Amino acid sequence: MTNRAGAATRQRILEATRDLLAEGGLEAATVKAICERAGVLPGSFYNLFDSKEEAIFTIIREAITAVDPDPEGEGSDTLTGLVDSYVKFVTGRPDLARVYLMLAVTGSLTDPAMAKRVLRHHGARVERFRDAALHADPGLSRSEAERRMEGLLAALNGYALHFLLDPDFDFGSHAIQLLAE
Amino acid sequence: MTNRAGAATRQRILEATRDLLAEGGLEAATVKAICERAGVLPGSFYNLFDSKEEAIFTIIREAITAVDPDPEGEGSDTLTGLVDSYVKFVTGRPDLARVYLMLAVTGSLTDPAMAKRVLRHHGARVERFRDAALHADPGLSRSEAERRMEGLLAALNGYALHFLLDPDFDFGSHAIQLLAE
DNA sequence: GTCTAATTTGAGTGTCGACTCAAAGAAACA
DNA sequence: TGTTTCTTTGAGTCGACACTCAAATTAGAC
Repeated sequence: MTNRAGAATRQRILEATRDLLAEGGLEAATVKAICERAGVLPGSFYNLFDSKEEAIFTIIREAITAVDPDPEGEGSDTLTGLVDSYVKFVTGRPDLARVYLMLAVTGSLTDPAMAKRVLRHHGARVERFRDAALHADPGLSRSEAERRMEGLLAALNGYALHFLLDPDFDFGSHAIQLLAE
Repeated sequence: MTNRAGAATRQRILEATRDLLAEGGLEAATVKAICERAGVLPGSFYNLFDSKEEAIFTIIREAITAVDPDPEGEGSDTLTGLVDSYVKFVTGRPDLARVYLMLAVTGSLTDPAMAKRVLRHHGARVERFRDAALHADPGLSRSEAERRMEGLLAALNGYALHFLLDPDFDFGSHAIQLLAE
């Protein structure tokens, strides 16, 4: 049976891992650094995680899940709502957004499974945006709606990338402008 | 005075570094791997480069320079031409494009100077696109042209990111579509 | 309180990284 | 050919990394 203490330590370790990833990327997230920040010794880390990879993947999953919150109801998405929640995620959790982007770019190189995962995730998002677009303008053809949403998402991703490099960049207004066009 | 042999070895080393970076990212570009691929021993590497960093930065500079070729003449850029050369770079040299993107994302985290560099480079590109847009449509206000070009470049960057994750993605047609809007 | 199982300790292992250097080997030029 | 300078060799250093484990400590059930 698990102790309460173990779960608390686990959380401290995950927090430390997330912070280090956000601050200095994969390079900074060494087991030693994670343990120091979490106030724990290596043995304790390995009592709770099988490997460093496991801790890091836990954070990545967290990031992936956080980008797209569960829909409130079937077909209830509005375009503004979707864009808004994307913006809120990137500006509100730049740490997770950064980890996601970083792992998407570098991880996909070495690990084809990671690339597939990211692309599948992207595809699902395009569909969700497309449905919202069709709902707003039923006159649009399905493929035309999809094409436009691909463009919208590409621009959103481009702006998000800019924002993560330059926190002064006003991601919010730029994103909203995209909807006006 | 330098021997001819040294220069040739230097090129082999840089080639090996570029390939390894493109194939497996920073992680794969170890001195050992670089030397093996270049058919050289570590001592020879360090006779020509002060550090591994120096070799890698040489590749990055190469990538940065290659994105934006020299203008053919003052104010001679057309929007289609600019987009076209961006597409050609990304699809023609995905190795360099990948290295650039990777370093922009991960390097900017640990190294603020890198972030500044990337942003300055981006700013210059926006200006170049803006001037081309103004040339095509002199009725446009300067700030409106700049705003639109920021959006165009964001979408281009987003599409480029997609292409680098998925070589089947048709970057060319998507990029051209952006101009039609 | 006592017993048991979960947790933490912290010194330690093996591996792989960047980088060094004295000595051997070519190139260039007289 | 002899000399000098440039280049390559390859064994070796040193530090940092992920990860281990027996022993000590602590928490929870009875």
